[in-house]
Amino acid sequence: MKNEVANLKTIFIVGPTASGKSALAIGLAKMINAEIICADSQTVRRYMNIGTAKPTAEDQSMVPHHLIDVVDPYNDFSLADFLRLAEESIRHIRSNGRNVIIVGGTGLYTDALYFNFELPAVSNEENSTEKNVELLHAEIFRRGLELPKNSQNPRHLVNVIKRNGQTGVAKSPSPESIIIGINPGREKIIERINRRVDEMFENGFEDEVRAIINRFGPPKKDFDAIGYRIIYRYIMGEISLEEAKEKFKIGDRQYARKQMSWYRRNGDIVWFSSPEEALHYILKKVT
RNA sequence: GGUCGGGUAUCUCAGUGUGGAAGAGACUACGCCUGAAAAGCGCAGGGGUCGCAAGUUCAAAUCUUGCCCCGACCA
Repeated sequence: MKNEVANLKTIFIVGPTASGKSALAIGLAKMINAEIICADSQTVRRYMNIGTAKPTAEDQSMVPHHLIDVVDPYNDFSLADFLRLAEESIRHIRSNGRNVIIVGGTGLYTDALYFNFELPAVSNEENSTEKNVELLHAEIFRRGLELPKNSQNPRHLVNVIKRNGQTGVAKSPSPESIIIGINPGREKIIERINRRVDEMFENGFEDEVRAIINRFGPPKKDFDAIGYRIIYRYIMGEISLEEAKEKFKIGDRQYARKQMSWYRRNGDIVWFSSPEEALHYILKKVT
């Protein structure tokens, strides 16, 4: 038994949106006695199902999924929240003697788990200088802190102040971790995005968003999730339905590219263009 | 036939009032990212006979005239 626990693996599956990560994860989980943790900043939100391509009830009945439906649509949800909940889930799954599969498209979240981030304490002070880059620079100098690399990004500047210049510590990956990427290629991704967006609309995406607005009111700061942000503009009468679909597709394409540029930084990721090859590789590593 | 829109990059369009170096986004290729990350920030690329012709002018996408094409409406 002790040996078994020692042999437990944590398998990371990353890749751009619509690459087929989730299906691969479910198939794999059934074969290696694993549970799935979704490292995704939007599927954590309740009631946002269709537009986030959240694993369906059927998916979830086949394999337990964690970190899905943990907050209401407009609640704050941070990297720290994700880390705390994910680490809790990982401990729980492993204590049952099962393997962990971490699947998700939010690069920051998968990095945080893969590199075992430890985040510093943070102050809650509300900053009035919010968005003005110049003022934020001045405030950072006044406190004797250093500008972050991305010095024109107001959000990052605010965070430097909140963390008082501290950064979380990234450690080396745990030995039981395996990280693979799946990317069928730009053409295929675009094809799949287009099909998926059309299906979302056919499957009641608009009604889903209207229901959220009926229940929770209009979004406080606008939705973060691509499709929701766009269909909200349609609901407000700013754009046509056709425009909304098109913009959703464009947004997803751009998102997919951005994801790839994030993953490129991690040289540990072993890439595959098909789920079958990926599965083959993982099974060889795990057993 | 008449009236009103419109014709600018591969596409969607801004610019025309008040003439003065043709422009954004989509697209393609990249970079950054440690508490919003499907967020946010940055960089580069390719592309134009500004429907056609004449006129006015030092200078026309922009003003004038004629013509062609597309759309809507009216006959």
